[in-house]
Amino acid sequence: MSEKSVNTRPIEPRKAPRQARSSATVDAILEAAAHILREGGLVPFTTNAVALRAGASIGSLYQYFPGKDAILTELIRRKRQTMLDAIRLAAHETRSKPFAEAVDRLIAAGIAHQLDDPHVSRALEYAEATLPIHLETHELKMAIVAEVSATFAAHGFSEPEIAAHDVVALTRGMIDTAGLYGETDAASLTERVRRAVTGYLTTAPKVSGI
Amino acid sequence: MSEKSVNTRPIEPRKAPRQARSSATVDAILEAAAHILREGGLVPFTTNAVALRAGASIGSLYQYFPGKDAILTELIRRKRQTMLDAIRLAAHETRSKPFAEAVDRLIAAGIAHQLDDPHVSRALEYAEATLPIHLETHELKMAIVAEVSATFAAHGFSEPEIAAHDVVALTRGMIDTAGLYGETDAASLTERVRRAVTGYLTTAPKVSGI
DNA sequence: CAAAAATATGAGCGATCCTTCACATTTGAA
DNA sequence: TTCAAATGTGAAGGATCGCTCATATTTTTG
Repeated sequence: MSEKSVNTRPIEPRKAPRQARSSATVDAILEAAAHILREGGLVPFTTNAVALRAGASIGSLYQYFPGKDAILTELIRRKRQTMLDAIRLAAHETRSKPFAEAVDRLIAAGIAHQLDDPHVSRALEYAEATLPIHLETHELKMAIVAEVSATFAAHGFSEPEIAAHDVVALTRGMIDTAGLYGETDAASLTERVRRAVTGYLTTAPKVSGI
Repeated sequence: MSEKSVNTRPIEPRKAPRQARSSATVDAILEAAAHILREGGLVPFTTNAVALRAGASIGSLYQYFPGKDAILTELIRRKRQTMLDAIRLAAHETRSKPFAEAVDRLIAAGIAHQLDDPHVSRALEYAEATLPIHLETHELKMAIVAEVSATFAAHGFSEPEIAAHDVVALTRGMIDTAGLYGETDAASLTERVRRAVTGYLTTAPKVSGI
């Protein structure tokens, strides 16, 4: 009667590579995993397929990852780290710049990490929901909103948290859609996202909470 | 070397129910499918699980659906139809109403079909990408954009197609995010989406294409 | 009521997947 | 050079899943 339980396996890496060749194996596994997600999504994403594509044996794969979910988790964590780094860099580098420039830099950071490899991003985002890393997901979102919110606050906008929450959401929606439809013109996309963001911000807020 | 091929099975319904009890079986199967997607997503979504939950035998399931993809396809088609109907109704009923009211009605239509059952929507949206129904997907998107675009044009906005494209994308982004984070206050969400939409529209367009 | 059509059943086959483990090979330290 | 640690290998067990089919039951037709 009870729903089938998923993800009973651990998702933390099993052991860290100590030699150069094992580091190469781990890298090859992660690259192969991304390749398979890019080409076929989560359906053909199997441990055997990943190992085959990586040129490693299935046994080697299991020495470093306790299961397929652990591979997905590692991909998600790496992607998150680079995206958060880029957003923080953009925010800090535009602290004392004009607001339009700060917004453009933040948008560009978001675009760079979503327009690049949209199919992998999409698969990872879906997988995220089935992985026991909701705390990390929430922390990432909070960190991003915090940066955006700080930028808004620094430029005198009211209710920066709510605005940041909505702006991040609508920006993600526009960028995701663009990526899925094969848009590659980052300049045009930046322009349109900026319109939505500045348009949202220049309308007086009337809400009190989300 | 070639990527594993997926979805070689047909996705069209196998036979139409002719008696009341078989209609009930089909309905039970679709309801059970939605329930499983809602609770656990695509991972526990198996033909055996759907049949079990529906109180039908696996054999009965295969009399009406040639495979799991056919069930997903039917769920997607039904959901699309109701959403498109709602959007068309909203657009036509506000043809001669103030612009703010038209926008609110369109937003409300989108919210109603996305805030309701967000987990099922999310699973179906991901599954969509792996199903051979891209033509239908495109047609739906075009139909929605056409309605929104007509509304914009009727109120004198320039470049209504591009605006509709972007407005639909950002609206989806905001509604999806809200649904996933458990927001239930449709009024507050409508208010914020309206700000983003009107903000976007009141900024003069400078782009020439997408 | 009898025959035909529609519907329901579920055991089980074949395929695939995840994972382990006994063993082979390579690397680095002494 | 020697040996222990690190790494690599892939056959195969166990489990699950998609799906078929021979058979049983119910409904409709005439």
